[in-house]
Amino acid sequence: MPNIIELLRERGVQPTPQRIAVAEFVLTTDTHPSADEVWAKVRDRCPTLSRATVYNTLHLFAERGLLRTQPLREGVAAFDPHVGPHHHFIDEESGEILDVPWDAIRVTGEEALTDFEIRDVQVIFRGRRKRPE
Amino acid sequence: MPNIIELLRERGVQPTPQRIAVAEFVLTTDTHPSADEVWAKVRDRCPTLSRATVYNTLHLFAERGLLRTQPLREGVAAFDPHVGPHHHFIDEESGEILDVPWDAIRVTGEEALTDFEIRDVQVIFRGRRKRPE
DNA sequence: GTTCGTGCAAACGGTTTGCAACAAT
DNA sequence: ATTGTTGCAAACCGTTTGCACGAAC
Repeated sequence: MPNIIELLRERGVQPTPQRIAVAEFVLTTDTHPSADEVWAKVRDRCPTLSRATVYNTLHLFAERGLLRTQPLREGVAAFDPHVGPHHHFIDEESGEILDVPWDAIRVTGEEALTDFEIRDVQVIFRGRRKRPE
Repeated sequence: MPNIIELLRERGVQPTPQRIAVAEFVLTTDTHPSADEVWAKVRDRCPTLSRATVYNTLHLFAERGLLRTQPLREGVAAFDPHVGPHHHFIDEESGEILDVPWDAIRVTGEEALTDFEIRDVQVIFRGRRKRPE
């Protein structure tokens, strides 16, 4: 476990007590906490910590490459009439979601996930859609 | 394009005017609309339609297999200290998000997506985690 | 004194819930 | 009469914003 304070400094983040407390939890956890879970956990040790500071800190960390924010939780839904299995491409500029045909992509190695009973597999590509020039 | 009313009946959904209007849009679109986008679109033809009815209808359609709700939009974030590329398994019972090592899975066929400049690939598995018995 | 970080409260956007009116059976 | 559907409003939850206080340089 590297020194958290050093780690923050390396990324140009001033190591305030609040940020250290957040970092100690969020950068070492195996879970994928929500902002509120981070707040709840860290408040034990830093009771004055506000939600705003948690959000500020998490966004700062993400910006500096210390963590990634993943839209993996339910909350804001996209409704898709295409019921069969298929994949998705998300245009990071426009936010557009496009279907990628199931047959175009092959995913191998699932057998290794012996602890899991897999009911759905989906590949999510992110990037830019090439515009016709 | 099959008859929408028949389609609803087949799935045991009473074809009310509101549901038909929602279905005509959401079951035939190529986009992946949010609930609000559905509401905005369908209100043109059915101005008394309320948001609640849209949500009710979309959930009902999802329950009956007419569409799928995909958590692909930003909104509720999970923060992940694992910055490098990797995949995820989501336990549908507990909601737990687990890391799947990058090297365990191989995705092939991306070359076919010539229209896209892919910056990130991620496989999302959903299912049940096998509990030790 | 200027910049940066924090905390509070309010606002915001998407979603859910409770309830009364209505339609269908 | 019972059930199912709708519409409105309020509540709710996660997130964002505005602002004032305080700390650090």
